[in-house]
Amino acid sequence: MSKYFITTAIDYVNSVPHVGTSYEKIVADAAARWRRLKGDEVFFLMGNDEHSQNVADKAAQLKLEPRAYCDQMEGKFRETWSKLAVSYDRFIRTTEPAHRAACQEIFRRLRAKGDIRKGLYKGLYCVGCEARKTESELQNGRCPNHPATPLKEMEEENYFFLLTRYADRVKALIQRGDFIDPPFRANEMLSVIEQGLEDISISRRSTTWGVPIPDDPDQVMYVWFDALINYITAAGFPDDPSRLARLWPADCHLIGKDITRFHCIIWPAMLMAADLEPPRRVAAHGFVYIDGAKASKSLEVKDPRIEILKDPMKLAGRVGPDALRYFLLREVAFGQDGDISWEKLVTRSNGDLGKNLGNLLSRVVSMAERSLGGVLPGPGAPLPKDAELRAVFDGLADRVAPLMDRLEFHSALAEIFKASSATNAYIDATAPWKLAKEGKVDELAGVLGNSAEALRILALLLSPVVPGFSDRILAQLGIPDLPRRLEIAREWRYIRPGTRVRKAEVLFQQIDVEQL
RNA sequence: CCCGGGGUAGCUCAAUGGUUAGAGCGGCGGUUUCAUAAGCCGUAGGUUACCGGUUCGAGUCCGGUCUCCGGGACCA
Repeated sequence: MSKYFITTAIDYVNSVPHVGTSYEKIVADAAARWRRLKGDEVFFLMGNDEHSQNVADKAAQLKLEPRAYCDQMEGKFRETWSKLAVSYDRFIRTTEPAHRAACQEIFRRLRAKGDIRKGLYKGLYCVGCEARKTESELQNGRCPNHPATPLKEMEEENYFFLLTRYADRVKALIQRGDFIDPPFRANEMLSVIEQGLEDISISRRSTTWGVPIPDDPDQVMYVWFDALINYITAAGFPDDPSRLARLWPADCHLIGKDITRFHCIIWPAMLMAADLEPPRRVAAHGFVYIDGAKASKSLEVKDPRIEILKDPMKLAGRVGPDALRYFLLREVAFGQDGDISWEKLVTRSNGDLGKNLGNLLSRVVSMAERSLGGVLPGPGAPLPKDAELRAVFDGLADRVAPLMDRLEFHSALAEIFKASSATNAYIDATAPWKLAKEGKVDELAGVLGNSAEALRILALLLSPVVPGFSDRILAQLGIPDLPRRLEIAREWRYIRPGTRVRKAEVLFQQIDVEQL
């Protein structure tokens, strides 16, 4: 049994989660559930990024103390993740005392090592991005990402982290080849390093909403410097060395492609400076677009149908969490940008979840109830077509595993649904309804038994992606307590003779396009 | 301007230099009645962006052109 520590980016709390944010958590959750299925000891971390001027401003707008505002937002985020069946083990908040302590300890270590100096920080600053902007990045004198927010002229004495000292070591880390996924992002990061890094400002005098700098009450930590540290806070740094030794380094930091630089260059350098190991891997996903427009906080929508697509709570309420999860993971290739629409959602869900998988379950359970009294009696008589079905399912788990390991859920799901189709084809070819009429009970038992085995394996392999559906399939097959373990997806005759199936509500109620 | 990745069926994408360029969805046709107006089978659809080259053989390799998308630099 091996350890698997996976993290997602912590989220700014200045707005509620949108579908793009949800995508990231769903990918991470599917990965976490997959590793649990394999038997790994999983630690799945996510949480909220509560500092930054942004948050303080937003709270002030609402006439709330920042802390009270953050408490409120925590509830909203957790509610969303719970609705989407995101099975995190720990939800961290950067305002937690333990996190402040970790940040300050890192700061002290770096300062003791001589990796921190004071310097003058000046330039145009976009509060929306919490980043300095160069003239060339501007459009009409405004930040392109936050055109409504005026830029601030800034000049203050800050603490700087001597990032440049670690350029060579970080470069070597990236060149190792398996540090960044997808690999083409590694080239981008290398070119950033090649073109010369700068030491970075890691404190702010202009705000008080942040982690205080040790021995300097006038400054707080720059929000990004603080945010990255959450990963080791949650792993027990600095007060629980044995826990830290067990969990660190993280096996996978799952992030959006826009923050690769922070995670692939700055963060490893910070860790190196603190004499900690860098993470094993950083995986950068693409963006989710809705009908071609980026799903961001600021996306303005008028069409109420688009409004639902953008809001994961509404969308999960409308189609259910499993369909939403399936759709995003099936439709978006990991690392690439994806584009979603109602048309695609309806086609995917109705086709795969309803007509293919759901209907398969329905026909198998119905026939077993009608013709076998609801009882699967055991092996039954073999038929020539059995071999074809077995050929599809033998090795299915092993074909899917490397794809799941690499977060390539879209390919893994395609492979799994091919097997579902093959099971439908097997049933057509053996025509169990005819066997029933002809009184060939042994053959009938064989066909339905094999189909149930197939469904059992499908349910197991799909469980990381659609945990709710998986449970419901197994319940209808009469094996709700089946151990959720990958090994038994490699076994064929697993369902005990005498198992009683139970028809229930359809797995996925197809979406009526007329009623959208 | 530099670096990187693309351009293949109506759509989304596959194809270690090697038979006739494949799959899903959509279209069309057939078929089944166990099942969620479900399933299954078959079929049409291609100048692989363009031009040239290497090769017995190029979607794949080389040169050039057009175009799209990332990343970065500069003009600040």
